Formats: sequence, C-alpha cells, structure tokens
Amino acid sequence: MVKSAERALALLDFIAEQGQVRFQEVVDFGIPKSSAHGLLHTMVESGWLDYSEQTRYYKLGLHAWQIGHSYDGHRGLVDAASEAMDILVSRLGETVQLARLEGIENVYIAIRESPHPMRMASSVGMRLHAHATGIGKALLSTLSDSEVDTRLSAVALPRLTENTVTEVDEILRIVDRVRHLGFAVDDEEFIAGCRCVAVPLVSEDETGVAAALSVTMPFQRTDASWPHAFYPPLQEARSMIRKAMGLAPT
Amino acid sequence: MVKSAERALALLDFIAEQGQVRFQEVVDFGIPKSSAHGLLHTMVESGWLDYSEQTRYYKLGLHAWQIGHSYDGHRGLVDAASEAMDILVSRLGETVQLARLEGIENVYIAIRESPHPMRMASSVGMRLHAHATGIGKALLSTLSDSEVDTRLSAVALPRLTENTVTEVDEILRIVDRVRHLGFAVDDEEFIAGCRCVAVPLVSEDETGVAAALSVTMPFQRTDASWPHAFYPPLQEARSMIRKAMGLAPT
DNA sequence: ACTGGAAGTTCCCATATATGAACCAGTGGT
DNA sequence: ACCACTGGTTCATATATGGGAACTTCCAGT
Repeated sequence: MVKSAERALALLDFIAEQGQVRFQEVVDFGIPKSSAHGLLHTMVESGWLDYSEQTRYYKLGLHAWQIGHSYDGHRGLVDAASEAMDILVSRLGETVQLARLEGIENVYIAIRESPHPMRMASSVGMRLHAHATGIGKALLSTLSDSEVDTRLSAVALPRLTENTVTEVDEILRIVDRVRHLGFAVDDEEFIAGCRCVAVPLVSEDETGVAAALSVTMPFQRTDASWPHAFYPPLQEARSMIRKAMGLAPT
Repeated sequence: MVKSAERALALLDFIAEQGQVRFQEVVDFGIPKSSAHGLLHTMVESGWLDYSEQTRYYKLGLHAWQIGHSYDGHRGLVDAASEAMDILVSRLGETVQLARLEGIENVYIAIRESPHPMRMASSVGMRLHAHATGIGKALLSTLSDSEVDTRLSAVALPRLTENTVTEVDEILRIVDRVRHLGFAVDDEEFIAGCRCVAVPLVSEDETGVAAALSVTMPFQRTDASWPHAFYPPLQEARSMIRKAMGLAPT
C-alpha cells in the first residue's frame, strides 16, 4: 500500500537473508538504481543498515538487532518448551525443532541440535515452506481445511525434491491424515536424505500463535520403526510443554 | 530522504520501545491519521507488525524478531566477553554490562545481573544517553575530541539527575580524564542512587565497533573504595576479552 | 594508458504518497 | 438516549517519490 515503506521492509528481509549485499544486488532485487540510492541512504542514516566503504557491502545495522530483542510474541512458548526440548534431544539424539506458522511458511524459533556430527543445518529464524516439511504440515493441521486451501492456493508451491507434494488437494488429504494420526512426517520432501516427524503443539486459537515440535534426522539413521517410534516421545514432550503453558495436555 | 521508508523504520523503533501502541499513539507520534492507516496496513500485511483486533494494539511482528537473529555485527564481541563477564559478576556481585556506542547513545548488548535482589533494571537492547552513564563516557573516550564534540553538539543533552553534566566542554574534559585514568564513572548522573564504573574495551578502529564494559551498583553498596577498587577487576576482564578476540591486551 | 565493471549521481516528469478536513462506526459512561 | 472518545475511512490535491537513461568516478586488470 505504501510502496517505499513496503520496499524498505522487503529490503531488510532480503539483506537479512543474504547476510550482506552489494548495490548491484539491491538493483537486481528489483529496485532501480536511482531509487535504490535514496532508500539505502535513508536506511543507513537511520541505523538500520551498516555500509562498509571498504568492502562496499550493505549489512543489517544495530537497529535491526535491537528490534529483535523487543519482540516478545513467543517468548513464553520458547521458555515453556526449553526443558522438554533438552530432554527430547538427549533421549532421541536427533535435532529437535520448535517452529511457528506464518502464512504458508514455518519459522524455527528454537532448536536443539543433534550431537551427531552429521545433522541438518538449521538455525533459529530460518523460514521454510510449510507444505514440504514435517513441522510445516503439523502446523497446517491446526488450521481449518478452508484456511489451508486459501493459503496454499494463493501462490505456486515449489517442488523441492522429487517427493515434494505440490497439489493443494493432496496436501489437504495429507493434513487430514495428520489430524487423525496425531503426527506429520516429511520423508525427503524438503531435502533429499532428510526425514522428519512432527506434532502440532498449540493452535492459533489457544495462544495466538500456532506452533509445532519436530525431530529431524538423516535417512541413514532411520529404520523400519520410523516414523512411529518417534511419536510417543514427541507426545510426552508436548504434554510437558502444554502443562508448562497452563494448557490442557491434549 | 525517503520519507515513508524513514517513517516506517522510525515507527518500528517507536513500537519496539513502547512494546505496544494504539492507533492514537501512532498519530501522536507524528503521523497524520490518514497516512498512519496506509502505513500500519502495509506493515501489518508484510508481517512486521501484529495487530490484535481484540485489544486494538499494534505490536512488533515476526519479521521484526527474525531480523534480529540475522544480525551478527557484534556476535564475536558478545561471545568473546561471555566468560569474562561471568567471572566479573561472580567476583564483584554487581551487575556487569557490555555496551556499544551508536551516535551519542550506548546500547547494551550483553548483561550479567547482580544476584542481589536490589539491582538496576537494565536489559539487552536498551539504549541510554552516553553523556550520562559511565559506560557511555568510556565509549566516548574511544573517539577523538573533535568527534565527541561534533556528536554531542548536534542535539541538546538532557539533564537526567541533578548530577548530570550537559555542557559539551565539560564532558570533553571528563572524557579526557577517562583517557588518562583508564576508567569512567557515573556518580548518580543517570539515575539517582546508582553508581557505575566502566572501562573502554575496543575502539571502532580496531573492530568496527566501539564497546565498553561496566559494573553498576546501588549507592548504598558502595564505600570509600569506590570507584578505584573496581578498576583492577575491570582491567583483568578487559585483558581476557581482548585476548579472546585476538587483540593486544592494551 | 586503456578497458570494463560496479558504484554513485543527475535530470525530469509520470505516478504515488501525504495530508487536512469532514465523516462514519463502535464503545463506554451518565 | 446522548455525549465523548477512539478507530477507521474517504476525498481532492499539493508534494514527494520513482525510474529510465545518460554521465561521472573509482578501481582492478591488462
């Protein structure tokens, strides 16, 4: 609606994702040179971006960092999940992730990494397509069918591996199965060689934020017990977290 | 330069500071009603703000949180200081703070709180006037006189307690004394009843970021040994941190 | 010294934004 | 029912931004 504001915010997202960008990358991002100047100047002036004259790279500035610390929309959730996540990673030995849903993407808000040297590279703040991940499908299952339909139909869903499901109708069926089984899986649908089991934790109705918990592991460390063997520990962790938040154990 | 971008960013700062704001507060902040609409809509749409229809409050959104995690401008510094700060707080029993300088303000980037129930309320991300705090004066001492003069003369410096020094000339003299003594103090210049001793850690030339370390305590827990007794432990901590960063111990 | 590429600047005008004022709607108090 | 207050909307228009293209630096490679 307000073009330049939208653009400035989109640029922050872009730079956050890239780590650092050159002027030309900003232009390639879709902002014409002459407009990019003014915008970059404004953002550097106000402390939202840092510009190094040496390297000629633009990076996020201190204001960007500071604002992250002021956000407390899910602090309670992360705190409540902390202990259960510690227990889960030590029991299972695989990476445990807590994510919330935003639009059709899941955003990791807490991670406990597997002690194995071979593990998935994921980091807090990372944003992934919900239709292609286990935790994403667990999150989608907290929404109504019509809501899932609306959200997924709005854009083309990328196919990330040969297992990725991209038809909305089929995703709706899968999500329905998740509701009945109680857990969602990702069987190399996001990254080849990577499997994941996830359970929904809280719905948007309950806490204002939909969140889910997952365990992610390389294909090689799974056997015939996958994914069922992972469900009970995830359920226990969920009960523990929901109890810590003062919600019904489910 | 780009008004609406600047405004959007300033609004994020404002909301971060306030925690949550109502429409009217945004208008009072200086954005006319009709403009505020478009801007708030844009920012909510893009996920930078959350709006609750129930409470009619605007808060920071997930994107604001996410971007904070992408900033790594001082991660090395915070990591390098971590152990020394732990040691310092356990030795002194008073709140230890790490801050960097931005303009004429110091921003806390790490804190170890005193175990005493009575302690200063400070939090990571907090931004205070450098001329009125010990850590701020330690930070200013890493700049040249002319730079300090330029920065402080640009705006009126607020008087926060009856001890606050607000004349630039006198601050220049104080900062010069800090350079010779090696430490800066704040003797109830920021908050009545609050004293602080600080040392500069690294200069902007060395690491691109000026940082300082401080110990803050209530007046009542100080005696005649203040502030000198705090200097040696701060010096040791500084050496330890600088060593961890691969810099000369000073 | 020459060349190519990226950064940064300038100009102008079509287009989008900003804004004051008037107006509508919902809520809570009396 | 009425009033006061806040949130939200609409409109017309003065003003600021956006963007294409040509131009200037600056720098690194040859």
